[in-house]
Amino acid sequence: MDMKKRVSIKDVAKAAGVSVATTSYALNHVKSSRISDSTASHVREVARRMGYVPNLSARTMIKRKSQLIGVIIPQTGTTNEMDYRNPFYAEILSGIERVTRENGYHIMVSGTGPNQDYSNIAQMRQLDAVIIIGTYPSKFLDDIRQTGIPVVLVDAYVEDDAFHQVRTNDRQGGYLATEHLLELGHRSIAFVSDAVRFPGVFEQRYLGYRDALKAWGLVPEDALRYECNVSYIDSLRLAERIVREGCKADAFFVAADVMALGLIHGFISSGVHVPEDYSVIGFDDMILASMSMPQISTVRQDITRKGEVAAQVAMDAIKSDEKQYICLPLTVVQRGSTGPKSSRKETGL
Amino acid sequence: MDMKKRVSIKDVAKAAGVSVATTSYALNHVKSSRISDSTASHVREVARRMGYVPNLSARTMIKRKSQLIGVIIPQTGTTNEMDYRNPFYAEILSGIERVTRENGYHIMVSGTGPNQDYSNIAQMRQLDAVIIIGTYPSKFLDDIRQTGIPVVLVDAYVEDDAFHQVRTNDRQGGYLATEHLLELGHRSIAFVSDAVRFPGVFEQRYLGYRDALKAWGLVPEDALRYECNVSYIDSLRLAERIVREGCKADAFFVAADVMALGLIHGFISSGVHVPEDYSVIGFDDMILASMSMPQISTVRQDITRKGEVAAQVAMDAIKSDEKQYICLPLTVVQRGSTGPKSSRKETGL
DNA sequence: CTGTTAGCGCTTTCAT
DNA sequence: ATGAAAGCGCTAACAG
Repeated sequence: MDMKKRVSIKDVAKAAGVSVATTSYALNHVKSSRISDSTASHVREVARRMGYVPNLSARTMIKRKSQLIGVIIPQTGTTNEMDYRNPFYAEILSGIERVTRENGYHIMVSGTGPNQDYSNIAQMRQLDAVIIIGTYPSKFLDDIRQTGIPVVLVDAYVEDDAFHQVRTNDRQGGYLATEHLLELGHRSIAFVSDAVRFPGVFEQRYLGYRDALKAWGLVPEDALRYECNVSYIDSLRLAERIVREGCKADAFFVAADVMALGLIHGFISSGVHVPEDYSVIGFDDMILASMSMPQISTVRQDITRKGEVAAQVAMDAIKSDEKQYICLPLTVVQRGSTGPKSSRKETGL
Repeated sequence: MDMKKRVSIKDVAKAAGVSVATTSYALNHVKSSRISDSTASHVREVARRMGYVPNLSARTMIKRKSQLIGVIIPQTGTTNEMDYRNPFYAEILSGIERVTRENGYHIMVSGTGPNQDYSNIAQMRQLDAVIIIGTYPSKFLDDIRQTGIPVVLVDAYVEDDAFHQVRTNDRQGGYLATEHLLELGHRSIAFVSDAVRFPGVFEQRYLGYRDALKAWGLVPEDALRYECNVSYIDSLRLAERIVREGCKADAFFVAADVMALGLIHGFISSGVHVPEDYSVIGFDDMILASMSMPQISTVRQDITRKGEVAAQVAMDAIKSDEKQYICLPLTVVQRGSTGPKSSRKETGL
């Protein structure tokens, strides 16, 4: 609570008996303008003793670089919160934070609805780069592009070489998941996802699903396509409905792990066995996929890694204009929720 | 990519034909120095047309206020990441972000090991307040206290009225959980948690557990106390061991939902029924508590709310020195993992 | 009601 | 090898 004014570079200079310029050089280890080693270390020692802490705002003003990276996480329109809670975001944030920190940056995270104009914020704060997670309306992206600040899009499906992009090959993921089911002998495979309205990961996963079906000479049927909110409970209800109303599918490709979990529980509580009666494969390999019984077979993406890569791309983008477009690998991990097609259903369960 | 220099307040002033002071006043709606409404709106119009965006660094320098709140999230020493991924943090962040944003602030989030000195960062960035989640060594807290920046501690158990604090009454929560089990007729109740080494939520929950036992005339037994990492898989292994080696308990109070989930699955896969053979109650009411079968009875804390409150306290702290110490309510929510003591075990399962 | 001016703390030519 | 000085963009006295 002492009103001790913070020590500035001027104070250090005076105490060290040199000019502020020299002090600045010494403190920043500027070697081009070679100060004598003795003065340099003397100045640094004095600064240390005085508890000098540089003022980043001042530096930012001159250098026009804030060492701050903006991170945008989607929000639901309703609560202004919910999406934020998705463990997916915590995980990707984790990766972003570590890599940026190790590079001397900090992250400013905002949950932003598509309507707000983030571009202002980005400019006011002189953000060095912005990492945007998820899909946004083009107006939103246009605004921020105008700022000239490097932007890294994560999991977006937009055609615009003004942006760097990091994502996974969701279409291939959809293919792999479906293929896994096919190889287990299933031929009637349902697809479950959010209402696929606009370009995004779900659409891609659906396309991959169709690709696989066609590659195996099968025809995608609309009757085998289910839509449902990305929510545990809604998926559970869906499963109950499916059991109640009957379904010719013998396997389900569910485009998100949370939904897969709900579906599985819905089946089980309706007396249907997984994977004996229905095989279910999810997508993402969220932590919860291995915390259920049975554990969920899924298409694994390394989410933390995605964050790390996005951060690295941002770091690069600050130094170079060259746009990067990175696609991360995806692999099927087989666990307990998928199994070979059994004859059980045929024989009249 | 046009090298159009950003328009500054000086540019606006010139274009509007007034001084920078007037411009500043107009733009900031300063009413004390009453400018004519006509000039004011004229200036604002010009600024808008020119696409003027204020520079926060400049403002920060003068006002010594950055409109930035630091948020510190714990990290494991090993990966420098893991704790960050805990859904708990995503949820609390969600709350913090929303209310800070609504108050015109932004958050800078860092995952910080106890050894790093965050106080420097806080000073360099002129953070207006810092929200610290979890328990940290006192050296860490001392450093940051020195800065004079308002600090809000969340879920910390430290005696220091230099800090604002937000937490739940974990001891009472421990009491409630145990009481719930007692009321169901259980008398031999085990306590499972992390190794309780130092002051923190787990210790408090344990104390609450003892309180309840004593209140019911029972004696806490060391044999009924289990320690285990806060991890799904480790808890699952623990359950298997418990079943293998036998255990006289008929109910378990587990100090975290993730562990409760692991324990339950471990029991089930060992052929032991929950809640018929063992009742299990968790703590936190994480989303996963209602996404399991059976759903987990637990002690609910509203985590998002905790974040919101912490943020509000931070907002207040910026304006007033008066320290706040807030304790959020806790309630037992009974779900499927706890039930009345059955005679099943007695009769020799 | 509006303009002049002195910085905030720091970096960076340009001299010396 | 070091110093003087000119700002970066903005706010806040202080004058008028």
